[in-house]
Amino acid sequence: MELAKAYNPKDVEDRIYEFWEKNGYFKPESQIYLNPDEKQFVITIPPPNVTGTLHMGHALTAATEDLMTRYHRMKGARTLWVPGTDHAGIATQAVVEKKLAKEGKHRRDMSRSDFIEEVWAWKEYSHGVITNQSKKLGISVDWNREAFTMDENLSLAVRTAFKRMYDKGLIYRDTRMVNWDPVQLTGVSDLEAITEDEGEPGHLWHVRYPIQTNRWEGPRHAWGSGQWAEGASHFITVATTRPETILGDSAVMVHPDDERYTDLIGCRAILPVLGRWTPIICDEAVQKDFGSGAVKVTPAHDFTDYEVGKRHHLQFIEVLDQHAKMNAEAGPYVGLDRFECRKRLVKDLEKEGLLVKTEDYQVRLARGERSGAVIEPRISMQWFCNMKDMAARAAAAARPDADDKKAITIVPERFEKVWFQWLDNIRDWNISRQLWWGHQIPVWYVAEGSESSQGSEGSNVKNVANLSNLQNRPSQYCELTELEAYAKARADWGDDVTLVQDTDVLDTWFSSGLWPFSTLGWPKETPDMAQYYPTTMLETGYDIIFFWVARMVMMGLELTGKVPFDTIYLHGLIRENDGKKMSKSRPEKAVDPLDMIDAYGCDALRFYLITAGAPGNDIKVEVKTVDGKKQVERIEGARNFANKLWNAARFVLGKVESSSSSESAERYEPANLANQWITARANETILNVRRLMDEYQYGEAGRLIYEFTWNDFCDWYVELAKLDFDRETAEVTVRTLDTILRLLHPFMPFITEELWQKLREVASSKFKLGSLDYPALILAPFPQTNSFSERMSEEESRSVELIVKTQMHILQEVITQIRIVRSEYKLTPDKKIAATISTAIGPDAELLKLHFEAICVLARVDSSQLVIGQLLPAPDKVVSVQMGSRWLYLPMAGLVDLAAEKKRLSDELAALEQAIVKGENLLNSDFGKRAPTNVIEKEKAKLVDAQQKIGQLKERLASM
RNA sequence: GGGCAUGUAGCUCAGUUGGUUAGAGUACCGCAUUGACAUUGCGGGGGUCACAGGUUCGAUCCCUGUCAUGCCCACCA
Repeated sequence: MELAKAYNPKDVEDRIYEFWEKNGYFKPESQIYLNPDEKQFVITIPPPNVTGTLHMGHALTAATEDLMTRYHRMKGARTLWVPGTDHAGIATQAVVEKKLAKEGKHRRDMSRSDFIEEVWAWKEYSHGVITNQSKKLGISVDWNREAFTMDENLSLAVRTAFKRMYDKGLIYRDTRMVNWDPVQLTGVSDLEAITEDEGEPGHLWHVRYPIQTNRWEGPRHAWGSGQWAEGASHFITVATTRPETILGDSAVMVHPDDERYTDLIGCRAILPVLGRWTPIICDEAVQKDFGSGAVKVTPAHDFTDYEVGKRHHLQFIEVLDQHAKMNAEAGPYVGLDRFECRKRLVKDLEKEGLLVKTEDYQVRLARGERSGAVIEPRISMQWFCNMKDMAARAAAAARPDADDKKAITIVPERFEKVWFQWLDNIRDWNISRQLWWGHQIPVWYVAEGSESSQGSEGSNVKNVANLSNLQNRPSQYCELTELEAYAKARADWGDDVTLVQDTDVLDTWFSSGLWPFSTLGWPKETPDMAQYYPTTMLETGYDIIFFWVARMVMMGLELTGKVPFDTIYLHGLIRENDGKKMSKSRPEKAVDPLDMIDAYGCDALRFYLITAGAPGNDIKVEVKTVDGKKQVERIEGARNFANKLWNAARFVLGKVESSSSSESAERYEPANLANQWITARANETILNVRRLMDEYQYGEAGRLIYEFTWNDFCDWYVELAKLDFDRETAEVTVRTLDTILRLLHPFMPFITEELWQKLREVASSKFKLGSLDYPALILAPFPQTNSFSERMSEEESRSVELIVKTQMHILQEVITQIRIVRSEYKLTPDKKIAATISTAIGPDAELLKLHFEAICVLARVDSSQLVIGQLLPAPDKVVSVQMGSRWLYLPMAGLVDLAAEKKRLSDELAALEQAIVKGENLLNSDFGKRAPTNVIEKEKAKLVDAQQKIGQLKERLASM
């Protein structure tokens, strides 16, 4: 069998992926090894947006979920991982509009259906890109069950969900203040209005409004004349960051307890520019100590003021249109953009002597998540979802019930707090968007005739069907299809009725909220729904816990009556060197996962991502740029690990292939120490890895496998095996490699599958290994501990393993100590040295004699000059190393400096004596009285050990 | 304003029920290149576990406070 000298992922990855996919190994129906004790494992992928390409966050998601999926599949759980993509309404529409703009086209010049057709075409293309990239990441999803949020069935799911919630009164339409994005011309939810904590540089303008008095009833000169406020004697000063909204003011308010203004309450302030009077009112919403303590109130353009306006029955005066331009109410500023208007208004205020001062101020601006445009609070008619009860149930699902069991477990646990905090303070969800791409709201209105128009975008349908309201007949119908809507409407209105569908679409997260069940066929009662719902695991980044996870739980409970999954595992975010979230807007620091795969291989990238941190913790990717190429040292380290494994396997396969033995032993029962030891260590590793994996400690599990593979298997075991590669050793080597490959498969699927296939080819005819009886590693069982000897119970096995590990430790220590001295004396490996090992008592001598050759080879000792025996006297001029009850004497080819050696030993002696003093003090302190017995015993044992060493050291020094 | 997380070796990070000598990778230093692998081997140096208190026989770990950093939520104009 020919294996390349170094592992080349490019020769392997695509071929192996195709092998898995062609054979249908990702499907639950293909699983051969099924363990009836394992609960089935079902997970749905967080559907990537069809807006572009995958980034490092997706790679982390893929690595984590594929790890989980492969692990459960190998454990014998019936396992399904459902893939899919999200139509991502607002994001996709923005991308396509941008693309059209480059071609000189604009959405508003197209019909809705033509535009949607463009988006579909683009979606097809983008979907292909994403699918290819997903395959590069190695995800073992069942592609036959792939879903898209706008597939026919998933759209039916959306309409069904909407109708059920509508009929129940959970979904309603209302006119209220929403976050308005004046660039994308749609309302967005609270979660999509992003506010930076530190705010943005801006100004706080202090403006004084004249107060109406008997002598001065209002301006006598035109605005801009510079004499507008002439004659006014009293003023009230307010502070604002948005002076243009002055035009929409309908009150000035102060705090009821603010004595400075008591006299002014009830007076009239005259609004700059328009000269309209507004009342001065009092309300608790005012912070006395901010600014002047008086606030302007703009009920139509500010959330707080909206509430104040309702409380005090103020006028709601809109001065901004949907593009955030000043409308006719703005008097002289009509038609101006809000920011232009602000500039001019400030100038004019100054001219009129009404600008008291201008302060620099960090303004906490809300910006649209996608457009980046400054959000303009605006009153509009939208669809809302009442979240209160749904949120209460979702919160309860994560709280322990009477039996102390939680319907949903959140990992890591700390995210429970955020979960409860958000759900317990939930507000209604604005679910309508004034977009074209998405699920159009399944509500039809009775039109005033077929010519009834829906108006242009951004406008709501409030003008339609007002007439019908008066006639005591339903004016709107929520149905699954237009046909059904017409059927209902005709019954009420007669055959001539014309219906017009609501033009809005639903927030993209509405359909995402149905994902775990809509992908399985809901609302239809499909076999998949019956078999795989509720699902098991929801894995995603913690940044979308509210957007997505909470809504899935709420909608799952509402619509299916069940929690959609029992575990939520949240991973961290990918960050740059400086801790900022990695994004394409800073390309010099951003890392493309495909570049990393190209440079290091998919397995290396994945192993890195899994072992880079702990659950829920962010991962900082340290990027270096060398010769224009981005490098990540830790991925390089993972690549080296893959290569190490590759070469270890190359060695094993070569040895096994050339070994003549073909008969497997009756029993598997290794007799030699190295074989016993590696078996013991494999068992230990298997136990720990299984435990850690079941506790979601994937990083720790990966590190254990790394350590076992490199340190134990490659550095010690294989080196020892080389000495005498007999039949038993061949079998143990094959078994151990098989174990490593199976343990590592969920972490590094490609290289392990490739090597395992080769191992099976070479070894399955020579050894009886049940684990090799599978067509592919992906379907093979995850390792179980082997009983150490088939005649022993597990328990006996473990205790023998302990002895074996102790023995091996002695051998390792002897070899290591010789190496250390060699290194101190700077001996080159070609220089073989003499060594005497003096053992005090017991079987030590036998053990070491048995491994005479190992010591000679691994520690570079001259076999004719290695002496092992009981209580041998020290030769002259040697370095002496004490190891427990053993002494190691190394003449070092006459290089030993006796004086230095004496000093070394006395230093050691001094250190030991110090340790004794410390230990005795410790035992004589309260520690000796209060610490648990086993801890005290340990300390005492240490003391005894040290005392013994001191005695020996003294003897040795005396003899020198 | 409320909340969460992080602070451990030059760098990136582990350290899950507190046990007295704190680990890994990488970088660094020394030695070694026909013998599975230089994407390597062998050896080495490097940390008052942010700081200050407290609980405890004992604290990187638990509690309180401080500082620094990152993030989330909330209508301070």
